[in-house]
Amino acid sequence: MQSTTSRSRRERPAKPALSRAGIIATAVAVMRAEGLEHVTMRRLAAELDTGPASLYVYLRNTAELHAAVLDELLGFVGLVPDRSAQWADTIVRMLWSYNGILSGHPGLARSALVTRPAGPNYLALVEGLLTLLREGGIPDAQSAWGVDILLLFATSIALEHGTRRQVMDADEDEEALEHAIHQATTSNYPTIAALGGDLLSGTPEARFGWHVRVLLNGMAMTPRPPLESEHEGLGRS
Amino acid sequence: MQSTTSRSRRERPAKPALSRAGIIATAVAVMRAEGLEHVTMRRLAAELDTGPASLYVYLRNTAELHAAVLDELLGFVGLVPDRSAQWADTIVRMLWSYNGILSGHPGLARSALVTRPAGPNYLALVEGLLTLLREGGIPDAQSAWGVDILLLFATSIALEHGTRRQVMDADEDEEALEHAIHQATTSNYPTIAALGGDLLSGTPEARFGWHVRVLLNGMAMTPRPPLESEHEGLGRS
DNA sequence: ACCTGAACACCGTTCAAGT
DNA sequence: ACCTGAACACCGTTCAAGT
Repeated sequence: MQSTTSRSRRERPAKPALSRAGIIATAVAVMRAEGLEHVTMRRLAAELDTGPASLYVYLRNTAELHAAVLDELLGFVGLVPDRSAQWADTIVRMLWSYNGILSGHPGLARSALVTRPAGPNYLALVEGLLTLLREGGIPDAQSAWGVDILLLFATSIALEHGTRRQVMDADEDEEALEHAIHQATTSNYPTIAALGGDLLSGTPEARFGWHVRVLLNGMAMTPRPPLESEHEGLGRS
Repeated sequence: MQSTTSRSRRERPAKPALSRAGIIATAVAVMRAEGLEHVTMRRLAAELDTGPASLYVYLRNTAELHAAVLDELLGFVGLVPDRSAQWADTIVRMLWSYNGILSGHPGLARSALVTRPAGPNYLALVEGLLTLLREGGIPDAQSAWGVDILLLFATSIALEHGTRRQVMDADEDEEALEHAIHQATTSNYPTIAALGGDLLSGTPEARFGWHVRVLLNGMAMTPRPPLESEHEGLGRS
Protein backbone atom coordinates (compact mmCIF):
# COMPACT_ATOMS: atom_id res chain seq x y z
CA MET A 1 0.00 0.00 0.00
CA GLN A 2 2.89 2.34 0.57
CA SER A 3 4.89 1.64 -2.55
CA THR A 4 4.50 4.14 -5.35
CA THR A 5 5.98 1.86 -8.00
CA SER A 6 3.14 -0.67 -8.14
CA ARG A 7 1.18 1.00 -10.92
CA SER A 8 3.92 2.92 -12.76
CA ARG A 9 2.03 6.27 -12.84
CA ARG A 10 -1.30 7.93 -11.94
CA GLU A 11 -2.33 6.18 -8.76
CA ARG A 12 -5.44 8.28 -8.33
CA PRO A 13 -8.27 7.59 -10.79
CA ALA A 14 -6.71 9.32 -13.79
CA LYS A 15 -6.42 12.91 -12.48
CA PRO A 16 -9.64 14.57 -13.67
CA ALA A 17 -9.34 17.64 -15.87
CA LEU A 18 -9.56 20.97 -14.09
CA SER A 19 -12.81 22.91 -14.15
CA ARG A 20 -14.31 25.74 -12.17
CA ALA A 21 -16.99 23.46 -10.78
CA GLY A 22 -14.45 20.86 -9.78
CA ILE A 23 -12.27 23.38 -8.04
CA ILE A 24 -15.21 24.73 -6.07
CA ALA A 25 -16.37 21.25 -5.15
CA THR A 26 -12.90 20.50 -3.84
CA ALA A 27 -12.93 23.79 -1.96
CA VAL A 28 -16.19 22.89 -0.25
CA ALA A 29 -14.83 19.48 0.66
CA VAL A 30 -11.66 20.91 2.17
CA MET A 31 -13.71 23.50 4.03
CA ARG A 32 -16.02 20.90 5.55
CA ALA A 33 -13.08 18.75 6.55
CA GLU A 34 -10.68 21.37 7.86
CA GLY A 35 -12.26 24.80 7.83
CA LEU A 36 -12.16 27.70 5.42
CA GLU A 37 -8.73 28.81 6.59
CA HIS A 38 -7.30 25.83 4.74
CA VAL A 39 -9.09 26.70 1.53
CA THR A 40 -6.13 28.46 -0.05
CA MET A 41 -5.00 28.53 -3.65
CA ARG A 42 -1.89 26.57 -2.83
CA ARG A 43 -3.67 23.97 -0.78
CA LEU A 44 -6.36 23.45 -3.41
CA ALA A 45 -3.73 23.14 -6.12
CA ALA A 46 -1.97 20.44 -4.11
CA GLU A 47 -5.30 18.68 -3.59
CA LEU A 48 -5.92 18.76 -7.34
CA ASP A 49 -2.42 17.61 -8.05
CA THR A 50 -1.24 20.71 -9.86
CA GLY A 51 0.51 24.01 -9.21
CA PRO A 52 -1.24 27.09 -7.80
CA ALA A 53 -0.87 29.00 -11.05
CA SER A 54 -3.28 26.61 -12.77
CA LEU A 55 -6.21 27.78 -10.71
CA TYR A 56 -5.92 31.31 -12.00
CA VAL A 57 -7.32 30.10 -15.30
CA TYR A 58 -10.69 29.62 -13.58
CA LEU A 59 -10.67 32.11 -10.71
CA ARG A 60 -9.46 35.69 -10.63
CA ASN A 61 -8.33 35.48 -7.03
CA THR A 62 -9.01 34.02 -3.61
CA ALA A 63 -11.94 36.38 -2.98
CA GLU A 64 -13.75 34.95 -5.99
CA LEU A 65 -13.11 31.45 -4.74
CA HIS A 66 -14.60 32.22 -1.35
CA ALA A 67 -17.58 33.98 -2.92
CA ALA A 68 -18.32 30.87 -4.95
CA VAL A 69 -18.09 28.67 -1.87
CA LEU A 70 -20.43 31.05 -0.05
CA ASP A 71 -23.21 30.79 -2.61
CA GLU A 72 -22.83 27.03 -2.52
CA LEU A 73 -23.43 27.01 1.23
CA LEU A 74 -26.41 29.34 0.99
CA GLY A 75 -28.27 26.54 -0.75
CA PHE A 76 -28.85 25.16 2.72
CA VAL A 77 -30.68 28.13 4.21
CA GLY A 78 -34.15 27.02 5.22
CA LEU A 79 -36.52 28.79 2.85
CA VAL A 80 -39.60 26.66 3.59
CA PRO A 81 -42.66 28.89 3.90
CA ASP A 82 -44.31 27.47 7.06
CA ARG A 83 -47.73 29.16 6.60
CA SER A 84 -48.71 28.39 10.19
CA ALA A 85 -46.20 30.78 11.78
CA GLN A 86 -46.39 34.57 12.05
CA TRP A 87 -44.51 36.28 9.24
CA ALA A 88 -42.18 37.97 11.72
CA ASP A 89 -41.35 34.64 13.37
CA THR A 90 -40.63 33.17 9.98
CA ILE A 91 -38.21 35.96 9.18
CA VAL A 92 -36.45 35.52 12.50
CA ARG A 93 -36.10 31.80 11.85
CA MET A 94 -34.91 32.31 8.29
CA LEU A 95 -32.23 34.76 9.35
CA TRP A 96 -31.26 32.51 12.23
CA SER A 97 -30.76 29.68 9.77
CA TYR A 98 -28.65 31.91 7.54
CA ASN A 99 -26.70 33.05 10.57
CA GLY A 100 -26.09 29.50 11.72
CA ILE A 101 -24.58 28.51 8.41
CA LEU A 102 -22.21 31.46 8.37
CA SER A 103 -21.31 31.11 12.04
CA GLY A 104 -19.65 27.84 11.29
CA HIS A 105 -17.40 29.52 8.76
CA PRO A 106 -16.82 33.14 9.76
CA GLY A 107 -14.53 33.65 6.80
CA LEU A 108 -17.59 33.24 4.61
CA ALA A 109 -19.44 35.81 6.67
CA ARG A 110 -16.58 38.17 6.01
CA SER A 111 -16.84 37.36 2.34
CA ALA A 112 -20.57 38.07 2.34
CA LEU A 113 -19.94 41.42 4.00
CA VAL A 114 -17.28 42.46 1.57
CA THR A 115 -18.03 41.10 -1.89
CA ARG A 116 -21.66 41.95 -2.67
CA PRO A 117 -22.94 38.43 -3.18
CA ALA A 118 -24.96 37.98 -6.37
CA GLY A 119 -25.26 34.21 -6.69
CA PRO A 120 -28.57 32.40 -7.25
CA ASN A 121 -28.88 31.15 -3.71
CA TYR A 122 -28.25 34.58 -2.26
CA LEU A 123 -30.89 36.07 -4.55
CA ALA A 124 -33.34 33.37 -3.48
CA LEU A 125 -32.77 34.39 0.12
CA VAL A 126 -33.41 38.06 -0.68
CA GLU A 127 -36.52 37.09 -2.62
CA GLY A 128 -37.78 35.04 0.30
CA LEU A 129 -37.27 37.88 2.74
CA LEU A 130 -38.91 40.45 0.48
CA THR A 131 -41.94 38.21 0.07
CA LEU A 132 -42.34 37.90 3.81
CA LEU A 133 -41.91 41.62 4.36
CA ARG A 134 -44.65 42.30 1.84
CA GLU A 135 -46.85 39.77 3.55
CA GLY A 136 -46.22 41.64 6.79
CA GLY A 137 -47.54 44.82 5.25
CA ILE A 138 -44.23 46.70 5.13
CA PRO A 139 -44.34 49.30 2.37
CA ASP A 140 -42.21 48.32 -0.61
CA ALA A 141 -39.88 51.32 -0.40
CA GLN A 142 -39.07 50.45 3.19
CA SER A 143 -38.58 46.77 2.40
CA ALA A 144 -36.20 47.69 -0.41
CA TRP A 145 -33.85 49.44 1.97
CA GLY A 146 -34.67 47.23 4.92
CA VAL A 147 -33.81 43.84 3.50
CA ASP A 148 -30.24 45.04 3.27
CA ILE A 149 -29.91 45.74 6.95
CA LEU A 150 -31.59 42.48 7.94
CA LEU A 151 -28.97 40.52 6.04
CA LEU A 152 -26.18 42.82 7.13
CA PHE A 153 -27.20 42.25 10.72
CA ALA A 154 -27.34 38.47 10.45
CA THR A 155 -24.03 38.41 8.61
CA SER A 156 -22.23 40.61 11.11
CA ILE A 157 -23.45 38.60 14.06
CA ALA A 158 -22.18 35.47 12.35
CA LEU A 159 -18.79 37.05 11.77
CA GLU A 160 -18.65 38.29 15.33
CA HIS A 161 -19.71 35.10 17.08
CA GLY A 162 -18.19 32.71 14.60
CA THR A 163 -14.75 34.21 14.82
CA ARG A 164 -14.88 34.40 18.59
CA ARG A 165 -15.86 30.78 18.79
CA GLN A 166 -12.85 29.63 16.85
CA VAL A 167 -10.26 32.05 18.22
CA MET A 168 -8.67 30.99 21.47
CA ASP A 169 -8.35 34.38 23.13
CA ALA A 170 -12.05 35.17 22.75
CA ASP A 171 -12.83 34.37 26.37
CA GLU A 172 -10.14 36.73 27.55
CA ASP A 173 -11.62 39.53 25.45
CA GLU A 174 -15.03 38.83 26.92
CA GLU A 175 -13.61 38.91 30.44
CA ALA A 176 -11.71 42.10 29.71
CA LEU A 177 -14.94 43.79 28.65
CA GLU A 178 -16.90 42.45 31.61
CA HIS A 179 -14.16 43.66 33.89
CA ALA A 180 -14.14 47.07 32.26
CA ILE A 181 -17.92 47.35 32.63
CA HIS A 182 -17.93 46.37 36.27
CA GLN A 183 -14.99 48.68 36.84
CA ALA A 184 -16.91 51.62 35.42
CA THR A 185 -17.63 53.98 38.26
CA THR A 186 -20.18 56.73 38.47
CA SER A 187 -17.47 59.30 37.76
CA ASN A 188 -15.91 57.38 34.86
CA TYR A 189 -18.80 56.14 32.81
CA PRO A 190 -21.97 56.79 34.82
CA THR A 191 -24.48 55.32 32.39
CA ILE A 192 -22.45 52.18 31.77
CA ALA A 193 -22.18 51.79 35.53
CA ALA A 194 -25.94 52.21 35.90
CA LEU A 195 -26.82 49.60 33.31
CA GLY A 196 -24.01 47.28 34.37
CA GLY A 197 -24.43 43.60 33.62
CA ASP A 198 -27.58 44.11 31.58
CA LEU A 199 -25.36 45.30 28.73
CA LEU A 200 -24.16 41.72 28.30
CA SER A 201 -27.26 39.82 29.47
CA GLY A 202 -29.28 37.31 27.50
CA THR A 203 -28.47 34.36 25.30
CA PRO A 204 -27.28 34.92 21.76
CA GLU A 205 -30.61 33.58 20.49
CA ALA A 206 -32.65 35.87 22.68
CA ARG A 207 -30.63 38.91 21.65
CA PHE A 208 -30.76 37.92 17.99
CA GLY A 209 -34.53 37.55 18.08
CA TRP A 210 -35.02 40.88 19.82
CA HIS A 211 -32.69 42.64 17.42
CA VAL A 212 -34.50 41.33 14.36
CA ARG A 213 -37.82 42.44 15.84
CA VAL A 214 -36.34 45.86 16.46
CA LEU A 215 -35.42 46.03 12.80
CA LEU A 216 -38.83 44.86 11.63
CA ASN A 217 -40.73 47.24 13.88
CA GLY A 218 -38.42 50.08 12.96
CA MET A 219 -38.65 49.54 9.25
CA ALA A 220 -42.43 49.30 9.41
CA MET A 221 -42.77 52.73 10.97
CA THR A 222 -39.86 54.74 9.57
CA PRO A 223 -40.73 56.56 6.35
CA ARG A 224 -38.08 56.68 3.66
CA PRO A 225 -36.56 60.07 2.98
CA PRO A 226 -37.09 61.38 -0.56
CA LEU A 227 -34.27 60.52 -2.93
CA GLU A 228 -32.29 63.72 -3.11
CA SER A 229 -29.30 64.76 -5.14
CA GLU A 230 -26.08 62.80 -4.78
CA HIS A 231 -24.42 65.62 -2.88
CA GLU A 232 -26.72 65.61 0.12
CA GLY A 233 -24.92 65.20 3.42
CA LEU A 234 -26.08 64.37 6.93
CA GLY A 235 -26.52 68.05 7.81
CA ARG A 236 -30.27 67.80 8.31
CA SER A 237 -32.59 64.88 7.96
CA MET B 1 25.18 61.27 3.19
CA GLN B 2 25.18 57.76 1.86
CA SER B 3 28.23 56.49 3.68
CA THR B 4 27.52 54.41 6.75
CA THR B 5 31.02 54.79 8.13
CA SER B 6 30.81 58.50 8.96
CA ARG B 7 29.59 58.07 12.51
CA SER B 8 30.90 54.59 13.32
CA ARG B 9 27.53 53.24 14.60
CA ARG B 10 23.93 54.24 15.43
CA GLU B 11 23.02 56.69 12.69
CA ARG B 12 19.49 57.15 13.96
CA PRO B 13 19.11 59.06 17.23
CA ALA B 14 20.29 56.28 19.52
CA LYS B 15 17.64 53.57 18.83
CA PRO B 16 15.04 54.12 21.59
CA ALA B 17 14.26 51.24 23.93
CA LEU B 18 11.23 49.15 23.01
CA SER B 19 7.94 49.71 24.82
CA ARG B 20 4.33 48.85 24.19
CA ALA B 21 3.44 52.49 23.77
CA GLY B 22 6.29 53.03 21.34
CA ILE B 23 5.32 50.04 19.28
CA ILE B 24 1.71 51.21 19.06
CA ALA B 25 2.77 54.74 18.15
CA THR B 26 4.90 53.32 15.36
CA ALA B 27 1.98 51.18 14.25
CA VAL B 28 -0.30 54.20 14.02
CA ALA B 29 2.33 56.09 12.05
CA VAL B 30 2.79 53.24 9.57
CA MET B 31 -0.97 52.91 9.26
CA ARG B 32 -1.46 56.59 8.49
CA ALA B 33 1.34 56.52 5.96
CA GLU B 34 0.66 53.24 4.19
CA GLY B 35 -2.52 51.65 5.50
CA LEU B 36 -3.23 48.96 8.06
CA GLU B 37 -2.24 46.18 5.72
CA HIS B 38 1.35 47.20 6.21
CA VAL B 39 1.07 47.13 9.99
CA THR B 40 2.55 43.67 10.40
CA MET B 41 4.81 42.31 13.07
CA ARG B 42 7.68 41.97 10.66
CA ARG B 43 7.27 45.43 9.18
CA LEU B 44 7.03 47.05 12.60
CA ALA B 45 10.09 45.17 13.78
CA ALA B 46 12.04 46.44 10.79
CA GLU B 47 10.79 49.96 11.50
CA LEU B 48 11.98 49.65 15.09
CA ASP B 49 15.26 48.21 13.99
CA THR B 50 14.88 44.81 15.58
CA GLY B 51 13.61 41.32 14.81
CA PRO B 52 9.94 40.31 14.83
CA ALA B 53 10.40 38.09 17.86
CA SER B 54 11.13 41.13 20.04
CA LEU B 55 7.59 42.44 19.71
CA TYR B 56 6.13 39.35 21.31
CA VAL B 57 7.45 40.60 24.63
CA TYR B 58 4.82 43.36 24.52
CA LEU B 59 2.01 41.94 22.39
CA ARG B 60 0.47 38.49 22.38
CA ASN B 61 -0.24 38.57 18.67
CA THR B 62 -1.26 40.68 15.70
CA ALA B 63 -4.88 40.85 16.84
CA GLU B 64 -3.83 42.56 20.07
CA LEU B 65 -1.77 45.02 18.07
CA HIS B 66 -4.69 45.95 15.86
CA ALA B 67 -7.02 46.25 18.85
CA ALA B 68 -4.62 48.72 20.45
CA VAL B 69 -4.44 50.75 17.25
CA LEU B 70 -8.24 50.73 17.06
CA ASP B 71 -8.75 52.27 20.48
CA GLU B 72 -6.15 54.88 19.62
CA LEU B 73 -8.16 55.89 16.55
CA LEU B 74 -11.45 55.99 18.46
CA GLY B 75 -10.09 58.98 20.33
CA PHE B 76 -11.09 60.96 17.27
CA VAL B 77 -14.80 60.15 17.27
CA GLY B 78 -16.74 63.37 17.70
CA LEU B 79 -18.36 63.12 21.13
CA VAL B 80 -19.29 66.80 21.45
CA PRO B 81 -22.81 67.13 22.89
CA ASP B 82 -24.36 69.78 20.58
CA ARG B 83 -27.38 70.56 22.76
CA SER B 84 -29.10 72.35 19.92
CA ALA B 85 -29.72 69.24 17.80
CA GLN B 86 -32.35 66.55 18.29
CA TRP B 87 -31.00 63.58 20.24
CA ALA B 88 -31.66 61.28 17.30
CA ASP B 89 -29.76 63.53 14.92
CA THR B 90 -26.88 63.63 17.37
CA ILE B 91 -26.76 59.84 17.49
CA VAL B 92 -26.80 59.63 13.71
CA ARG B 93 -23.95 62.09 13.51
CA MET B 94 -21.94 60.36 16.22
CA LEU B 95 -22.25 56.99 14.52
CA TRP B 96 -21.47 58.55 11.18
CA SER B 97 -18.28 59.96 12.64
CA TYR B 98 -17.36 56.56 14.08
CA ASN B 99 -18.17 54.98 10.75
CA GLY B 100 -16.03 57.46 8.85
CA ILE B 101 -12.99 56.70 10.97
CA LEU B 102 -13.33 52.97 10.46
CA SER B 103 -14.14 53.28 6.77
CA GLY B 104 -10.66 54.58 6.17
CA HIS B 105 -9.20 51.45 7.69
CA PRO B 106 -11.55 48.52 7.17
CA GLY B 107 -9.11 46.20 8.88
CA LEU B 108 -9.85 48.08 12.06
CA ALA B 109 -13.57 47.65 11.49
CA ARG B 110 -12.95 43.95 11.22
CA SER B 111 -11.00 44.08 14.45
CA ALA B 112 -13.84 45.92 16.18
CA LEU B 113 -16.27 43.28 15.00
CA VAL B 114 -14.19 40.39 16.18
CA THR B 115 -12.30 41.31 19.34
CA ARG B 116 -14.83 42.85 21.73
CA PRO B 117 -13.16 46.22 22.17
CA ALA B 118 -12.78 47.30 25.78
CA GLY B 119 -10.43 50.28 25.57
CA PRO B 120 -11.15 53.65 27.19
CA ASN B 121 -12.12 55.38 23.97
CA TYR B 122 -14.54 52.63 23.01
CA LEU B 123 -16.16 52.80 26.43
CA ALA B 124 -16.46 56.58 26.10
CA LEU B 125 -18.32 56.06 22.86
CA VAL B 126 -20.71 53.56 24.45
CA GLU B 127 -21.24 55.93 27.36
CA GLY B 128 -22.02 58.79 24.98
CA LEU B 129 -24.57 56.72 23.09
CA LEU B 130 -26.25 55.44 26.23
CA THR B 131 -26.58 58.98 27.54
CA LEU B 132 -28.27 60.09 24.35
CA LEU B 133 -30.60 57.11 24.31
CA ARG B 134 -31.68 57.92 27.85
CA GLU B 135 -32.23 61.50 26.87
CA GLY B 136 -34.44 60.26 24.06
CA GLY B 137 -36.62 58.40 26.54
CA ILE B 138 -35.65 54.88 25.52
CA PRO B 139 -36.16 52.49 28.44
CA ASP B 140 -32.87 51.39 29.97
CA ALA B 141 -33.39 47.69 29.27
CA GLN B 142 -33.88 48.46 25.59
CA SER B 143 -30.87 50.78 25.46
CA ALA B 144 -28.73 48.11 27.08
CA TRP B 145 -29.38 45.70 24.23
CA GLY B 146 -29.79 48.38 21.62
CA VAL B 147 -26.46 50.15 21.91
CA ASP B 148 -24.84 46.96 20.76
CA ILE B 149 -26.68 46.83 17.48
CA LEU B 150 -26.13 50.51 16.80
CA LEU B 151 -22.38 50.02 17.01
CA LEU B 152 -22.54 46.70 15.21
CA PHE B 153 -24.38 48.38 12.36
CA ALA B 154 -21.96 51.28 12.04
CA THR B 155 -19.01 48.92 12.21
CA SER B 156 -20.35 46.54 9.58
CA ILE B 157 -21.14 49.34 7.18
CA ALA B 158 -17.60 50.60 7.61
CA LEU B 159 -16.18 47.16 6.91
CA GLU B 160 -18.45 46.74 3.91
CA HIS B 161 -17.85 50.12 2.27
CA GLY B 162 -14.28 50.54 3.42
CA THR B 163 -13.14 47.26 1.96
CA ARG B 164 -14.99 47.84 -1.27
CA ARG B 165 -13.40 51.23 -1.62
CA GLN B 166 -9.90 49.85 -1.43
CA VAL B 167 -10.39 46.62 -3.35
CA MET B 168 -10.12 46.97 -7.09
CA ASP B 169 -12.79 44.47 -8.11
CA ALA B 170 -15.48 46.17 -6.04
CA ASP B 171 -17.06 47.87 -9.04
CA GLU B 172 -17.35 44.61 -10.87
CA ASP B 173 -19.14 43.06 -7.89
CA GLU B 174 -21.52 45.99 -7.84
CA GLU B 175 -22.20 45.63 -11.52
CA ALA B 176 -22.70 41.89 -11.18
CA LEU B 177 -25.37 42.48 -8.55
CA GLU B 178 -27.06 45.23 -10.55
CA HIS B 179 -27.06 42.97 -13.55
CA ALA B 180 -28.51 40.10 -11.54
CA ILE B 181 -31.24 42.35 -10.18
CA HIS B 182 -32.24 43.69 -13.56
CA GLN B 183 -32.08 40.19 -14.94
CA ALA B 184 -34.55 38.95 -12.35
CA THR B 185 -37.73 38.10 -14.14
CA THR B 186 -41.18 37.67 -12.75
CA SER B 187 -40.78 33.92 -12.88
CA ASN B 188 -37.30 33.88 -11.32
CA TYR B 189 -37.48 36.30 -8.46
CA PRO B 190 -40.78 38.16 -8.74
CA THR B 191 -40.39 40.46 -5.76
CA ILE B 192 -36.83 41.43 -6.62
CA ALA B 193 -38.05 42.20 -10.12
CA ALA B 194 -40.88 44.32 -8.74
CA LEU B 195 -38.65 46.43 -6.50
CA GLY B 196 -35.87 46.57 -9.06
CA GLY B 197 -33.46 49.47 -8.84
CA ASP B 198 -34.90 50.76 -5.59
CA LEU B 199 -33.00 47.97 -3.84
CA LEU B 200 -29.78 49.84 -4.57
CA SER B 201 -31.06 53.42 -4.57
CA GLY B 202 -29.90 56.27 -2.38
CA THR B 203 -26.55 57.61 -1.29
CA PRO B 204 -24.59 55.82 1.43
CA GLU B 205 -25.32 58.72 3.78
CA ALA B 206 -29.03 58.67 3.11
CA ARG B 207 -29.23 54.93 3.65
CA PHE B 208 -27.10 55.14 6.77
CA GLY B 209 -29.30 57.82 8.28
CA TRP B 210 -32.49 55.92 7.52
CA HIS B 211 -31.08 52.70 8.92
CA VAL B 212 -30.05 54.33 12.19
CA ARG B 213 -33.51 55.84 12.51
CA VAL B 214 -35.01 52.41 11.90
CA LEU B 215 -32.93 51.10 14.76
CA LEU B 216 -33.85 53.94 17.09
CA ASN B 217 -37.57 53.72 16.33
CA GLY B 218 -37.49 49.96 16.62
CA MET B 219 -35.68 49.89 19.91
CA ALA B 220 -38.01 52.49 21.36
CA MET B 221 -41.08 50.37 20.70
CA THR B 222 -39.88 46.78 21.02
CA PRO B 223 -40.18 45.43 24.55
CA ARG B 224 -37.40 43.21 25.80
CA PRO B 225 -38.28 39.57 26.34
CA PRO B 226 -37.92 38.33 29.91
CA LEU B 227 -34.51 36.78 30.63
CA GLU B 228 -35.22 33.07 30.47
CA SER B 229 -33.09 30.02 31.11
CA GLU B 230 -29.93 29.57 29.08
CA HIS B 231 -31.48 26.72 27.10
CA GLU B 232 -34.25 28.67 25.48
CA GLY B 233 -34.28 28.41 21.68
CA LEU B 234 -36.05 30.33 18.96
CA GLY B 235 -38.99 27.93 18.92
CA ARG B 236 -41.52 30.54 19.94
CA SER B 237 -41.05 34.15 20.85
C1' DA C 1 -6.52 27.96 -24.64
C1' DC C 2 -4.90 25.61 -20.93
C1' DC C 3 -1.41 24.24 -17.85
C1' DT C 4 2.85 24.45 -15.24
C1' DG C 5 7.43 25.12 -12.28
C1' DA C 6 9.67 28.40 -10.36
C1' DA C 7 10.17 32.65 -8.51
C1' DC C 8 8.99 37.08 -6.08
C1' DA C 9 7.70 39.13 -2.15
C1' DC C 10 5.91 38.55 1.63
C1' DC C 11 3.33 36.57 6.28
C1' DG C 12 2.83 34.97 11.96
C1' DT C 13 4.91 32.70 15.44
C1' DT C 14 8.31 29.85 18.08
C1' DC C 15 12.72 28.46 19.75
C1' DA C 16 17.22 28.36 21.58
C1' DA C 17 20.61 31.27 22.71
C1' DG C 18 22.34 35.39 24.30
C1' DT C 19 22.67 39.76 27.53
C1' DA D 1 13.53 40.14 32.16
C1' DC D 2 14.37 41.52 27.79
C1' DC D 3 16.07 40.90 23.29
C1' DT D 4 17.50 38.52 19.12
C1' DG D 5 18.69 35.64 14.63
C1' DA D 6 17.23 32.06 12.49
C1' DA D 7 14.06 28.83 11.40
C1' DC D 8 9.43 26.61 10.53
C1' DA D 9 5.56 26.52 7.99
C1' DC D 10 3.12 28.74 5.34
C1' DC D 11 0.66 32.65 2.03
C1' DG D 12 -1.14 35.14 -3.04
C1' DT D 13 0.10 36.16 -7.41
C1' DT D 14 2.88 36.63 -11.69
C1' DC D 15 5.86 35.20 -15.34
C1' DA D 16 7.97 32.77 -19.00
C1' DA D 17 7.77 28.63 -20.99
C1' DG D 18 5.61 24.68 -22.45
C1' DT D 19 1.60 21.71 -24.70
